[in-house]
Amino acid sequence: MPQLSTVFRKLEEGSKRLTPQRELVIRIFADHPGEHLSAEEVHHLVKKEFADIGLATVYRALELLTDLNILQRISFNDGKARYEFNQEELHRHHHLVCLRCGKVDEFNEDLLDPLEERIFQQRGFKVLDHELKLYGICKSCAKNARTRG
Amino acid sequence: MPQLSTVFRKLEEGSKRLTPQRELVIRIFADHPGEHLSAEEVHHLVKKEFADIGLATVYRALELLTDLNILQRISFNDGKARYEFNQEELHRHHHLVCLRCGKVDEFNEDLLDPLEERIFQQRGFKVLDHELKLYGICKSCAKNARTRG
DNA sequence: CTACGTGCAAACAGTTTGCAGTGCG
DNA sequence: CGCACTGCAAACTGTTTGCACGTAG
Repeated sequence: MPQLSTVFRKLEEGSKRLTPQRELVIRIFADHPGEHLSAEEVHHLVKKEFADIGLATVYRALELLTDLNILQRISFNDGKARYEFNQEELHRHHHLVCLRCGKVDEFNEDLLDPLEERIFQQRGFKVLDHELKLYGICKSCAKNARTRG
Repeated sequence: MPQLSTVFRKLEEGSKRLTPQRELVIRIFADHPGEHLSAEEVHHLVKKEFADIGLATVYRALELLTDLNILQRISFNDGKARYEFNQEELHRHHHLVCLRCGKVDEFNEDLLDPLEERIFQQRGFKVLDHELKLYGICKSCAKNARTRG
């Protein structure tokens, strides 16, 4: 979760402004740690405090913040993009997606480093980023299935 | 890559028919091993042999074949879904996506098994499937950058 | 004859873009 | 003043659906 001053510097470097709309979008993510918000969800949340913000503005803010590496765009294959703060420790930050209830949890793991090193040695492919998603059934869904069945 | 007889059995179980269109869609994947085709690409390829097949039919065939676990739907965050044969050894089958030229390569690795076991022990989350994507720069793009720069 | 399958066109959802107006730097 | 930024509506892309017709079982 970036400092506002960092955000401000990054914006200035590209002579971009920290408008109220953009600041609000950032605050929404600060207020919803660990969530993976879609553009529509962000729009909905921002609207509570800034009634007439346009959806396009939200999209443009999300794009800008993603370009500045303040946000990270991810997809869980449900047809819409989602966003979260671009954690520096992204390389150790993965997702557990429950196929039944849709809940997305996170976990940290550094076991990919040796693999990426080996891939570079063997194929010359330099890994810059990665994405590991584990799909399955979460604890509470498994319990419910047992109880009900 | 499934036997046609397997496909036929799976279709019969759901009283679905192996129409020429569906058979062609399957053949397209057989003829393009290792590729990750979008619906539009499949449509384009099928059209060469069956001129007036509709795009909707392709979508419906892809959905059906995915439901039957003959195909697997994947996404590389480029806004469109892609498909490939659902390899049984999927659990060892991951993707290297070049951020410069977009080429998608594959690699196999079984190092996730112990991790998944640990996640089940620690959190009760039962992993059924997973998706590992490594984003970076492929060998030839890295070489071109060096040559040109 | 019924249920499945098809092509076509229209509908849809998420996202992007063109444009006229606003206001910071 | 100039350029970044905005809201709105229209455009666009990938995908799904409704419908009338065809055909396999």
